[in-house]
Amino acid sequence: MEKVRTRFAPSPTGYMHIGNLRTALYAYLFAKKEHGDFILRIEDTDRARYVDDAVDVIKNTLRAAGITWDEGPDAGGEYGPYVQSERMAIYKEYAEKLIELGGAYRCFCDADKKTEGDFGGYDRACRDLPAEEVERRLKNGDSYVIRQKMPLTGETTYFDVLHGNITIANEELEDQILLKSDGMPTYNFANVIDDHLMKVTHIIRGEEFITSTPKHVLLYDAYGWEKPVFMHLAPVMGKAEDGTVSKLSKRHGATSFEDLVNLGYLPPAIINYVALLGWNPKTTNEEIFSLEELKKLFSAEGLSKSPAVFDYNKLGWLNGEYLKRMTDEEFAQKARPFAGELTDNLQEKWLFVAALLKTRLTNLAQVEGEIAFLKEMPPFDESLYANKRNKATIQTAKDILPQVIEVLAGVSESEWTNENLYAKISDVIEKVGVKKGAALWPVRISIAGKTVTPGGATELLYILGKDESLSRMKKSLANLP
RNA sequence: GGCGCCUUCGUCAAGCGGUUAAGACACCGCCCUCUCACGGCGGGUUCAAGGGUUCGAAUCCCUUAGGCGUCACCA
Repeated sequence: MEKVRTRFAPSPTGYMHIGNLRTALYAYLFAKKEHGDFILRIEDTDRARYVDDAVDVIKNTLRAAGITWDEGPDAGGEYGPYVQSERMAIYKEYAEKLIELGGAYRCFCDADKKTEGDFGGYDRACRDLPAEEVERRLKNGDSYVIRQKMPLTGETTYFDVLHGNITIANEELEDQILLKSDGMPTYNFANVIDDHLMKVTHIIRGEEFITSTPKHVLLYDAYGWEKPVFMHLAPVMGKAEDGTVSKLSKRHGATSFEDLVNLGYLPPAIINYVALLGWNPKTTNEEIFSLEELKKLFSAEGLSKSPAVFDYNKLGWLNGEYLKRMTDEEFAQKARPFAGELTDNLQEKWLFVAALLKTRLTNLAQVEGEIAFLKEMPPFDESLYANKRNKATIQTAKDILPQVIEVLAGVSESEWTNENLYAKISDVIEKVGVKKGAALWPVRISIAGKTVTPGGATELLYILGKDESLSRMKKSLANLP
């Protein structure tokens, strides 16, 4: 069997949309599952839309995601160049050849007036221009485009792995432009020439190309080339605040790989989630997969035909799972850049703090907010002292806090550890004869100023250190009515 | 508008003529617990509608509706 070769052919528009990333991932996984080649090709034939550095964004994103290309920019390969703007001579040659084969013709119509007629589409005015006329205008230096000569009757059918046979009546197809007047090919021409020349066996791309594929098929046929296998993927959708669903775009928030990374989602988690958005392994209920595992598991059978809505909730859950599986050290290191400026104390105990944070996050961007109260005591309402379950009230706080303060004041700096603090406060609890929570609740409130914190009272005391802890407790106590 | 594609819980989804219609996220309860989280246990909610075919339909066929895509010298 011939070697499987797939390609990812983005146009450099400036950022890597999640939907594009998924297409790249699937094409990559499909090739790797079959031990084939994955090619990166840059489709930059629209010079009006060209964006500087966009190619770097694509390459960097792919690399960060772990998707490597066997051929393409930076990787070389025997079918290059892999940037379409560098292949103009090739397109020109094949376009001329197609004219000879009777599958295309030169059109001298003005760019702006050709789309007339209520039915839309080009009126084929130049389709049967006499040879002498063509000759004359060429000599005259008139600018022209090359159009595909579509069959006027009949229908074209092709097979799509996901959708089965797809048939379109030829009369629906207009004589589309293959080569623009600036000599650049259009997508519909270049992708056929390149895919054939680069020996691409499976074309995996978005569903938006489903209706233009018959035009490509006609091209393959005109040249007498073997057709690749087509797989058109359903789009990734986004849910707007008003509940409406539409193709994922900027208005749905962070939708590029880069955005998500900046929000503290880990690349392996993003890849994992994106892989599951429109694909299901079927043979297992497991949902956490590394890229390596995906390479073994991937199969076109698991691809979904219907659109999938991007769900931040589930991404967050998956990311949280990845976070939890890290060692404390690894997590501490990854979380650090998201922590903002740290106090010396926090800096010193960062590993301890990070361990507390690890199971409580769905993305790293939450780190800063989670630890803000440790940097600075937030103002709070004394009603927070009241907690039914722990039988804590403002009054019990007033009774217990002074005793805890007194005991803790006697703990030396070197004994200021989570375990010791817990033991000391337990003594007070025993002496006073209250429930643990009745004492620990007010302590935690008095030094944190909030009811929900990463870590319990003694852990927070430890992190804050003796001076800061005592100072916060005293101040909070003084604020009590 | 023409043409094309799609339609199972709120979301991701399994299912390929006979199932109590999996599982996951989210949500709700309980347990654990120095708060929350983690972990454990349990719960509710789904086959777009209408016609067929069949002993039997989420699964096959048709119609309708809705969503999406495409009709560029954009990809």
